Amino acid sequence: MKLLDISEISKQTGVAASAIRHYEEKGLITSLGRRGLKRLFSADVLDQLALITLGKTAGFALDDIAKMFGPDGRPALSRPNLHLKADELDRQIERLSVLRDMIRHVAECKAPSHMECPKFQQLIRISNRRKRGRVEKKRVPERSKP
Amino acid sequence: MKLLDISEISKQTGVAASAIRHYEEKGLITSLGRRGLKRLFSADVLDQLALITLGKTAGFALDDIAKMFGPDGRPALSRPNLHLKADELDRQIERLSVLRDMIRHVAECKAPSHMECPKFQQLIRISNRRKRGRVEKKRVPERSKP
DNA sequence: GTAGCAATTCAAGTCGACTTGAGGTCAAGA
DNA sequence: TCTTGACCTCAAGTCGACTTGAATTGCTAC
Repeated sequence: MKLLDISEISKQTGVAASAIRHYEEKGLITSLGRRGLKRLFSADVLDQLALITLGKTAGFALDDIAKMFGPDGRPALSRPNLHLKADELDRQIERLSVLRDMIRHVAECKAPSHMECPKFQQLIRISNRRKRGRVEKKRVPERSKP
Repeated sequence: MKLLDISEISKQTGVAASAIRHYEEKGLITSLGRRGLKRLFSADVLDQLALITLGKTAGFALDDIAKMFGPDGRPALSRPNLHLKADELDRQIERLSVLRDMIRHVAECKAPSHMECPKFQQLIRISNRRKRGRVEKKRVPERSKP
């Protein structure tokens, strides 16, 4: 298997070398060894980095990402907790859709101030309704395995 | 018009008083005056704070939010730039959808490591394709008005 | 062997969005 | 009038995710 050094990984993914080191330190990825001081990575980390980047843009913390798709390939979160994360994303997607509609509306609206615009107010009410309607699901505690 | 003090605003919106002061300092909201030292706000800021909170969960910086829905009610961004923001949100929504599908899949997948799972790899390819396909639209420079 | 150069370590710095803490002020109620 | 408590200001601290800088290290090429 061909091994890649950090500059190669960085070039192909667009992730800074310092960030890659940082991810290894936090346990999100692993290097397969060294040539001298230099880390060597398998090509798999290219996908892993894509996943990390994706998770980050979704607003997840690095620790969360590590738990969802650890470098070992087995998630450290239970199935119910993974579904909670997915549900969280569904709500986030809804919120973003409302916001996007608001921005599009602000771009076109003729009203002197968007706060006075009835349609805008309606969108705000929608977002408030969603917020209130949101079920505050608790994290299911992980059971330590025997 | 009934004026509200900071604790009332905080109670109704769930936003900490220190954060509300911070937003005023950054120009996202304005208080209508003081009674003694204490700020007085119009009820409008309740909606404005809802909007700020929404923008934040979408990953926008406070400065961006201020430009999109300033306290004066007129966006400081041009129509094209607002549409760019909306497009940005559309892409973000797509990314989140892919990630959500990945997480749901990881929760159910029987494969020993998700990186080995063909379906998972396919999802990664989808997200990479979207990333590459993404048009890097530049911010349209604002023209200073005469 | 030695110069060059990329990669390394480790500590410290940065950035945004607040929070915290110390000390101050003032409208309102007893 | 005096006390109380909420709110104030201002500086400093925190947190996550890196970045930066200085001082090594060790392949590779000459």
